[in-house]
Amino acid sequence: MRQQDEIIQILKEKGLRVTPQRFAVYANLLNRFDHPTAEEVLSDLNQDAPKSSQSTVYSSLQALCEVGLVREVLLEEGVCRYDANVAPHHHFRCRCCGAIQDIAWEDLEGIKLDKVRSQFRVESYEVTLHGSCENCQSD
Amino acid sequence: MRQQDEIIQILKEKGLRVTPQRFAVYANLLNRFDHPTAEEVLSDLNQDAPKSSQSTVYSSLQALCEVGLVREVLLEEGVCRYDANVAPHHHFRCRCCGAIQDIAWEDLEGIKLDKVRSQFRVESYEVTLHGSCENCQSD
DNA sequence: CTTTGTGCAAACGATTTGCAGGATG
DNA sequence: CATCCTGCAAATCGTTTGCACAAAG
Repeated sequence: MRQQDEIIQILKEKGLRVTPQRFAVYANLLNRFDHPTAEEVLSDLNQDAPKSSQSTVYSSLQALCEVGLVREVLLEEGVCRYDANVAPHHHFRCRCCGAIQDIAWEDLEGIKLDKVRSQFRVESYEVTLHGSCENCQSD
Repeated sequence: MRQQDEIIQILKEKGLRVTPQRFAVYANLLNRFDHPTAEEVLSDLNQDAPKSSQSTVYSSLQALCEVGLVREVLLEEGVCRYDANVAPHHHFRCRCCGAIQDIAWEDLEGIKLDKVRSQFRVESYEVTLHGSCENCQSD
C-alpha cells in the first residue's frame, strides 16, 4: 500500500492539481485489483456519506488516463473499466463470473504459459495490436 | 461473395427463422470487412428507403452472435462492433484513424510476425484470454 | 488572483424493453 | 396456427456537458 505523500507527489509530477476527490479516485484504484467501472469507484468512495460526485469521478478518471497513471480496460460491452496498473500486461476474463485478472507479461511467453494454464482453463484468446496503419504512417 | 441460398441454409441450420431483415443483416456483415457498429449496419441497409428498424437490427445481431455466426469486437469505448469472420483471428487497430483490420492467426506466430510489422507500425499489443477461472472450474 | 476542479442537473448516444400486429415454419 | 420476429415508442444505462461556485497553486 502506497503512502499518501507518495500519491500526492505522483499527481503533482504529472501536473495535476491535488484535490481530495482526485486523490481519492487514484488511491482507490491503486488499492483494488478488480478493474472497477467508474460507477464502482464512485459507490466505493461514497460508502458512508457522498464525498465525490459522479461527474467528478468521471473527470478524474479521464484526467488520470490522459497523464498515463491509469489505463482503460475494454473487455465487455457497454462499460469502461479502469486499471491503475499501467505496466504492460494482459488480461484474463472469466466467461462465467466476469472476473478480470491481470496476467503478467512474462507469463505469456514460452514456458510460463503453463503457469497460466494451471490457474485458468483458457478457451480462447485474442491479441489486439495498436499502432499506426499504412495510411497513417506519414504522421 | 456467398450465394443467397447458402446464407439461407446457414441460418436455417442454426435454427434461426429466415426473415428478410435478418438475412440482410447477415449478408451485409459477410460482405464488409470494416467491423461495423449496429448503427452502421442499419444505415447501410436503409440507404434508400428504410427496410429494417433499429431494434430489429439490434436483435438480429444478438441472435447471430448467440448462434455463433457473428462475433462482437470490443476495441473502443462505448460501441460494440460486429464481425462475421468467426474463425480465430486477431485485430489491429490504428491509433490515428481507428481502422480495424483482421490479423490472421498464423501471422502472429513466429516468423510471420515480420509480415505484420511490414504493414503496420505496432506500438503496443495486448492479449485477452477467455475461459473459466478457478472458482468457476466446477461448472 | 488566475486557473482548474467540483457538483448539480440536464443532455446525450448506444442499446434494451414492452407490446401489438405480422410473418415464418 | 403456434411461435417467433418486426417495428414503434418509451425506457434505461453509462457517460458527457454547461454552468455557477469553490478550491488549488
